[in-house]
Amino acid sequence: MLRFAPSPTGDMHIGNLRVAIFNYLVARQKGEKLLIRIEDTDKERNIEGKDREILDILNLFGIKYDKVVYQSSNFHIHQQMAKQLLEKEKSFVCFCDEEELNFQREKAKKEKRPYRYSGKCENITKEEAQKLIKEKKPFVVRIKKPSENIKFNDEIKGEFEFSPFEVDSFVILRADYTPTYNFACAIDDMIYDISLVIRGEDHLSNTPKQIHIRNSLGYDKEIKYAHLPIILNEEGKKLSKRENHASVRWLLEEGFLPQAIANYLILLGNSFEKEVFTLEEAVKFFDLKKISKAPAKFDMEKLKFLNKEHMKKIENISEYLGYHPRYEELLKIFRDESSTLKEIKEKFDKVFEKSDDKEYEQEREILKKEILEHPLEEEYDDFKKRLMKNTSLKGKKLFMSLRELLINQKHGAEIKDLYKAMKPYLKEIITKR
RNA sequence: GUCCCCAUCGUCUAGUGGUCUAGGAUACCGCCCUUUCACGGCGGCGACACGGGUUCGAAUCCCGUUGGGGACGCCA
Repeated sequence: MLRFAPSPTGDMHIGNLRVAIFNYLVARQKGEKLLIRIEDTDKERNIEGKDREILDILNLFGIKYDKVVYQSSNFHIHQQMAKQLLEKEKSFVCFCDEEELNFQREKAKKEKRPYRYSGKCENITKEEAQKLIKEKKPFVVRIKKPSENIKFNDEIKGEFEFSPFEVDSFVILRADYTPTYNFACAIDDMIYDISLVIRGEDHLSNTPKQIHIRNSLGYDKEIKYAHLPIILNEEGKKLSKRENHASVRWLLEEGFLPQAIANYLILLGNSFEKEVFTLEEAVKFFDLKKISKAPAKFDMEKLKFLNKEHMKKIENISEYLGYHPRYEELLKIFRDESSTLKEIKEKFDKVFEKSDDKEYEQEREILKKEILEHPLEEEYDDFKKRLMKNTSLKGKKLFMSLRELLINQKHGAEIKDLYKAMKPYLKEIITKR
């Protein structure tokens, strides 16, 4: 089984979504199930309703999953495991308070060495610990650092080896008895029998910790890992959640199609024979091992290009956008010259607004009168000839003002096509222009 | 600061010692199409970060420098 493990603490951003997509693709390729695990161990930071939003986005993108679990519902198991480690003396209770730890951190910084837990509480005797606990002194549980180096092979990045010093004696159970991320994650990956973990590269240094936890519990089945390079913004810095185009919601609101966004995120850091494809097509040729090891910059222009390509594939654009089917042909014209759904909508909505352009105001009035006084010709050429003859307008004055009369835009599609598409309701529009 | 990872056109990449005058896509520019704007067609600009090795031969292997990124929480 594979898993996608988001925390319900903020908006879904494209980095998360990419991880979800890759997990989905690989699960499909391997014929394994996909688990969605909501990592809600931090009560303080959980945001009500974010879990639902995440699942909605996954559904929207066509990422099918087999099961959803909340990490918090396994707290009793995590606590039991922590107890087990305590009994086996693979972990210890730690009474160091924030003040003490901050002091150690400051000290490490001053001495220009990385901060590690001092080991202060590691050798407290059981009796002493019992006594302090009875006195209601708050404590956490720390796992003892490993005795040997932790090695693993990353499917994308290759071999890694971490020393016990790097793994450190870290906290697995907080003072309120809830598990920390690494502990809950390591155990849940174990109990749901996860075969491969695909996640962002920011988790690389958590990996030896999680392996160490399972080792300490005596779990010896290997879990494979693949850490994806992160996505950078246009300036080459880490995409922060605050940046608009990092937010999936924002991209959707801007009129990017889910299938285009998915296409882009799969393409980023990859290369395939074809660049425009659907999620389902990608199942056939996606190769996790071929992903570039270097971080990739987000390129809005390429996304726009892909969005345009995917918009062309929409069969029934009026239905898709929720407009009356009589406007299908006109919407198709706008679709072919736009790069987002928002752009199509804006162009379309403008058609129904009153024109406020002064330049061709007079010409528009002349044309309007002429058009409304006579029945419309079947062919555009005949229509055009009549207008030229009866209004004696020509060139820009005729065509630009005519286009404005039709779609409230000086520039745009060929009038011939617009005429054909709009003929059934042309007079209606012009009357209100 | 310490540890780890990475490095080819502006951007995403192909490339695994000779086939590289470095290929594709996108972006940009030009031409064609077009009484406008786009689409489309054709063409153009444009990169192996730097310095040392190894080798008959290096974008490709090794070392260093530089630059970028990640991690260092009772966050995930």
